[in-house]
Amino acid sequence: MDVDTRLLRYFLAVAEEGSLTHAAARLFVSQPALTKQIRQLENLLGTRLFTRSRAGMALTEPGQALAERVPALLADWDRALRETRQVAERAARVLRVGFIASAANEATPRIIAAFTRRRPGWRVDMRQAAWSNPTAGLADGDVDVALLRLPFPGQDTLRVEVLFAEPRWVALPDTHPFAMRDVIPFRDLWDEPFVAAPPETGGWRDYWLAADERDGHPVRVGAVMDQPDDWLSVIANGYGIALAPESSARFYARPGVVYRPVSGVSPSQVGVAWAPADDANPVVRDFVRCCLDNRPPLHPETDP
Amino acid sequence: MDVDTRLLRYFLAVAEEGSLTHAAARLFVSQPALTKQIRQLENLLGTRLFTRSRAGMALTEPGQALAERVPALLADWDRALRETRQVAERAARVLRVGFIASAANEATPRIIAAFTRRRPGWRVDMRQAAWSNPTAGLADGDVDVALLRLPFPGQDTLRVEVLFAEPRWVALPDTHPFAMRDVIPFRDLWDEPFVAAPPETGGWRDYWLAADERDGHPVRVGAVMDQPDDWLSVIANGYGIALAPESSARFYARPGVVYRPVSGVSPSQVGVAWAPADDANPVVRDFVRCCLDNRPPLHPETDP
DNA sequence: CGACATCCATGCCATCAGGTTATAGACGCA
DNA sequence: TGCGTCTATAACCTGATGGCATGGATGTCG
Repeated sequence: MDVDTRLLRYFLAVAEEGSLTHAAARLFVSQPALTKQIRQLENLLGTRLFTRSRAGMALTEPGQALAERVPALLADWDRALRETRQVAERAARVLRVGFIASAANEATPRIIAAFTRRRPGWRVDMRQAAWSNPTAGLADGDVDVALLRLPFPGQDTLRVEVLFAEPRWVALPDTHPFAMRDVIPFRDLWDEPFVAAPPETGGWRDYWLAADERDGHPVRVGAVMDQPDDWLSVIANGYGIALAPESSARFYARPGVVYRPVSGVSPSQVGVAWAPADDANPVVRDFVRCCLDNRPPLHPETDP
Repeated sequence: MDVDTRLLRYFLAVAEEGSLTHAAARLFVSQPALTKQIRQLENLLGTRLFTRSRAGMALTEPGQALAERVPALLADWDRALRETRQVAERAARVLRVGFIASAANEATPRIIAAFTRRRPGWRVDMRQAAWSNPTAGLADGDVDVALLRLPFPGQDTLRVEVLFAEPRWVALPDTHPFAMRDVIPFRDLWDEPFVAAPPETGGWRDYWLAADERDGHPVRVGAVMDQPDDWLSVIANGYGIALAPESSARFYARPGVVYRPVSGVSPSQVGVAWAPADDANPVVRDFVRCCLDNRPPLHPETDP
């Protein structure tokens, strides 16, 4: 009796949404396609999984039994898939490095060069992650090491070496009244609308809103963005401002957006992270060593 | 990343056989079809799973990693499937009853009638199993209860109530010299070729060859058969003889085959079996009770 | 040395399953 | 009665799957 994981995903979506129409939208397929697929799964099992009604689709008893088991099945397949890929990359001598934004800034090329010098025959596969994924795939096993901004959610389940720190500045539209000022006290920004990371990023989002440094003053969120490009556009268009590492001024320069120093917020740390399972992995250790050996010169303000 | 369990089965077959050609034969598909499927799985994972050579297909390192994980995935899916079906049958008020050969002989219809009287609205789904499956699907969860011949392999992991016993006779071609005799001492049959159950049935096969009652005398196997029809044909055609319950003379009569009593072999017991997980299942308990209440009259020879 | 056997790979074709759009049918609600 | 919101159905298109025939590589045996 053969089934496609697609079919299981479809089933689960309908079970969760309680509606073919909504599930179809979520899965980016048409509603008739879903109708057929669900019916097919039912034929395969020889039983009704849903009771149809004008109000939507409700799980039957056997449907419920299946819905309880399917998530584990899908998760297991996903894990097998990732582990296989991991073995493949290792066998192909590829180190997968995830990173966020500008990684280790200007130090990044030096780190990679040092690594390829130390491990001839190995290739570094750099993978940029969206901000909604603060571990850049490390937590999911998609990469072997990651260059990350601290703190990030789940930090205590991973190994981290801090590389350097840099001050947090603020990104403003160039039309903003503060755009001319030299250094802006963070308190002056409390009532400004901010561009935030998606809510599911939790502590990460709070950190870049500097929620801890507002004395309980509530945050105004002007927009939620996931990609640097969108982020820059939204700031340039005046929907909000945002804290950003000083280096963004170099890596994410754009007409209409200016970066200004901010006083009264802690600096942002950059670290290299890896999974505890790789503690003894010599290739990962080498990469971490290269990171530590090639950290940028200390920043005068944050590391006196 | 979606996969079909078919693809995983194909992969596993090639991994186990070490050859596309052999795996294709085992899977009843053409070799080019398998070639394409394996290549597709490799594309999906983005890595080579086998090294091809004239000698066959050998797993690569990532292939090995996948091959280790796939059996558990397939087993889990199978279990989810069976459990869902089980819930479905229960919800539909169907009791799945597996049986071997003639089940409880003439008592069978009485048992079913008693059960439907006790559980109005319930239906009994009788499923005959091949001899290669001595638990009639009970061990695999395909049925809820089973009417079985004792002893059977795995008997101690299931609950069993013995219903009755009947003597074992011998089935012979009517051209056989012994076909005229009244009672045949088993010792006289030691050197006859026997028709046996498939080897994988282990103790079950031995029991019907009466291996324990030959004083170590070796068994001559004349043929291996899985289905009553084939079994009868093979006996009629003189390829061998076989022990069989006395009731076979009534349930499996066929021109060219005669049944004769045998002395010196223990009788065959018939029992009703269920899974320990169903100890508290009222429907299963009812069925077992109906079996016990409707056992056939005692047999004069085996139960004096 | 050449014919053969045994692998896997490729090309071509028929079939089928999955997807899409358009539309029908059921039913509550204003 | 007409509208909005569900699911089901019909007609059609595309791509994947499997089968057959065949090619190419490489040992093996007479």
